Order: sequence, then C-alpha cells, then structure tokens
Amino acid sequence: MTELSKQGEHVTSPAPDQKPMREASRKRVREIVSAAAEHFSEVGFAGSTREITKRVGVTQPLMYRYFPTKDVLIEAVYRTVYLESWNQDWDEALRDRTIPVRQRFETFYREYVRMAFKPIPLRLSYYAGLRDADINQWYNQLIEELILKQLVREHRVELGLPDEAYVSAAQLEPAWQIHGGLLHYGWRKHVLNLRVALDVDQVIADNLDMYFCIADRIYARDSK
Amino acid sequence: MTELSKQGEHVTSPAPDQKPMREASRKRVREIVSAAAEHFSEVGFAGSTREITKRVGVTQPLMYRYFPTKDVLIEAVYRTVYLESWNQDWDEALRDRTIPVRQRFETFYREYVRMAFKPIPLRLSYYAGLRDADINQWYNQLIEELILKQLVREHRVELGLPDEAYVSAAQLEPAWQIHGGLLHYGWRKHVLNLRVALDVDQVIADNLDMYFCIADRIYARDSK
DNA sequence: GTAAAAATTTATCGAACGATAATATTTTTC
DNA sequence: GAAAAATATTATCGTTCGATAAATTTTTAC
Repeated sequence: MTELSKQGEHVTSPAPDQKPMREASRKRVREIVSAAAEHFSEVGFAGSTREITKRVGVTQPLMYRYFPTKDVLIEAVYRTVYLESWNQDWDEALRDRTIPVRQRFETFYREYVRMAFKPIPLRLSYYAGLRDADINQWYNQLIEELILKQLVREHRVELGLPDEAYVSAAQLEPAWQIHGGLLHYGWRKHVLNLRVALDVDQVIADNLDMYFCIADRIYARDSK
Repeated sequence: MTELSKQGEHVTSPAPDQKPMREASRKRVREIVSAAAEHFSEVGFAGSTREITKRVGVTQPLMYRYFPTKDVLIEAVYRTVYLESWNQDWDEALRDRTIPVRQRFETFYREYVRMAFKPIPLRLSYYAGLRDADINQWYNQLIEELILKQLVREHRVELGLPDEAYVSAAQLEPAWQIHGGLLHYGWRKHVLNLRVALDVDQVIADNLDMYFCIADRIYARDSK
C-alpha cells in the first residue's frame, strides 16, 4: 500500500528512495486526475471511481494502483486545480509600483478571471468549500494575502498614507466585496448558466471604480 | 403511490377530492422536511434517507408514506427553504417612494441578510445551484425581478431619469455585483467559517455607497 | 368498546459503491 | 529472447443506498 501510495501521491516528485515512475504511468495519473476533476465537477465528490476510470478507458481497480484511496485522489484533484489557476508572476506584478494601482489590478483581474473562471475549477471550488471548509479556508486566505491585502497596501501607499503591513478585517471587507461580486458573476455564468453582462472587462472596470470610490474613506476609518 | 404522493407533495393544500391530512401527519411531514433540510445542508442532496428518518426518530420506510421518492422530498426542501427566506412585505416596501431609495434598500438588505444568511439555507442554496441549475435559475431571476431591477428603476426615477420598465443586463450588472458581494460574505461566514468583518450593517452600507457612487454613470451608458 | 382507517415497523430486494486479491498482459532489462 | 518488473484485468467482498411488501401498532369513528 505504502509503495503504491507514494507513487500516486507524488506524481511530479517521486520519493527519493524509489525508482522514478515511467512516463506512461505519469500520463495515466494525469488522465485519472483529469477525468476525476471533470466528473467531480459535474456531480460532486460523491462521484464514483467507476465513472472516472470509464472515462479514461481503463478498469476501476486500476485507480487503486495509483491512489490508495478515493480521498487521496480527491486531494490530487484539489492540488491540480488550485495550482493551475494561479500564475506565479502575478505576485510580483501586483507589487510593481511603476504602474498605477488602478491599472495594475485591472490588468491582473482580467487575466485572473480569464484563467480561473471556467466551469470545472469554479464548480470544484464550490463543491470543495461545501465538502470540507479547510481546503477552501486555506485557498481564501491565500487570495486574501496575495490579492486583497496587496490592493489595500499598495493603494494606501499611492495615496500617501503610512506604509503599514497590517490590514484589519474591516479594512479588507470592501476589497472582498469586489472580489466576491466577481466570483458571483462566475457562479451565475458558469454554474447556473444564466445570461450575464457580456463584457467581463467592463464588469471588472466598474467593480474597481466602485472600490476606489469609497476606499480612502475606509482607510481613514481605522486610523482614528 | 399516487394517493400517498399527493399527501406528501401538498402539505399545506391537500387535494380537493381527498380527506384532509391529520394534524399529526402534517407535523411528521414538517419534521421530515426539516430534518432533511438540516442533513442535506451538511452533506449535500446525496445524503441518505436513513439518516433523515433517524434524526426524526422513525424508521426509514416511513418516509415513503409521505414522499413517493427522494426527489420529491428534495423538492419539498427547496420550497420550504426558499419560501421561508422571503418576506412578502418586502416587495411593497421597495416601491415606497416616500422613503429615499438609498435608505429604502439599506433597510431592506439589513432585514434580508438577517433572514436569509444562515448556514442551512445558504448551504442548501449552493448545493442546489450545483445539483440542478434550474431551481437556482428560477430563484435568481426572482431576486433579479424583485430586488435588483427595482433598485435600478427606483433609482433612475429618483434621479429624474425617464421611468422605463426595461433594464438591460449591462445596466443590471453593478447591482448584481453588490448583491453577489454580500452573498460571498455569507459564503465566507456561514459556509467556510472564516473570520469576516464583524459589522454586517456596515458592509451593507459600504456596498450601497459603492453602488450609488457609479450608478448614474451606468444609467447614462445604455441611453446613448 | 369494537371495527375501520391511518400510522409505523420489520424484513428484504436489487443496484451501486469503495476496496482487495488473484491472475493475466505488456514492457523493460540484460 | 528469456526473466523480471510494471501495468492492467477479472472476479469478488462487504456495505450502503433507495425503494417495496407485508405485518403490526396506534388512532379515529360510530
């Protein structure tokens, strides 16, 4: 069990005391994870392992050669989806003070929405939040640190306010409202399949307008 | 089957050609629906009928005396939850032009959030959206008609713009952003159990500020 | 108070699920 | 090209699930 689980659990980085996986096996693992992501995104994590392997075109017990349990497969799906929807360059780009904050975050959100707002990752993320809050807590705290706190800090600096690292929950909330509004746009478009405003870039621009419209008043609030 | 299904399906209004349900039976139905709402809100609609009846303190086959299938029970849960989270008086209150639009909608949203933002209805609504988009499409179109289009129409009138019934998707989107931001606040607080800004009323006030800040520009957009 | 009606339980069926063991097939190694 | 190793399949187990039928208990009606 342990031998196989190591193979399944560490696809990209095999255990050091172990023979590396064959390319064909790594491909199989990717196929299974991909089919699992697709299937789980449709029916939730209660989806069956038989349907997953059926989509790959192999028999169901084969899954257990690469993943010791279904839960381990689910974790692999988590990792893959979350990693694929975040571009490492963004962290640095959001700190580039040669570009005005407004423009910086508008450019970022255009790319972010284009990359993360797709049916499979969106539905999986909602299913994940409902299933076990932990994984989504972790992801949301990442968003908070990487995007929202940056927005507040960088905007404060641009306004000539003191460069403080700390951002209170109350100060962060308006930024969350902007982000949450966009997420709900994705929910309506890609989960509920509702007709939404066609021009996403316009929605992003309007949202940022709304934020910058009241932001300075928010920053003044806690400083008292 | 048909006889029983009629009993189960129409709890409040029994079929006309049929003896009325006993009070004890109506209570049982309410208990089952309530336990189902609770259980489904925890694990999704794949939750088992055995767990539901166990929570009521009866055996599993008894459920099938009141609901012909599990799907009918799920529909009953939908109806109950959606009906309970909407106050009939709100429709009229949102049209009361003796009160400024801003104040009117702030009062409404305070009550709405207090009534609808609870773990069980929120989680159920997200599970419902993922499970079958239809029921949630219906509900979202209701929100669109009852709240968001009202907001746009009433605000346009207050601004002295022509009193038009039609509201385009593009004109509606900023209102959806406000609403979606609040919903995501509920998602973070009651589903993910994250620490959020404590003062909900303040969040509502800020959101409405953001909206009214850019709204007039939005209304001017389509009129061209 | 007894017969009819309604409410509830016991027992059980067939299907689908996650998981395991044993066997067969394919690929690699030397 | 044969032995070894890795990959894949077949068969199957125990559990849980939605649902049904029959028997039992409780409540209502007269």
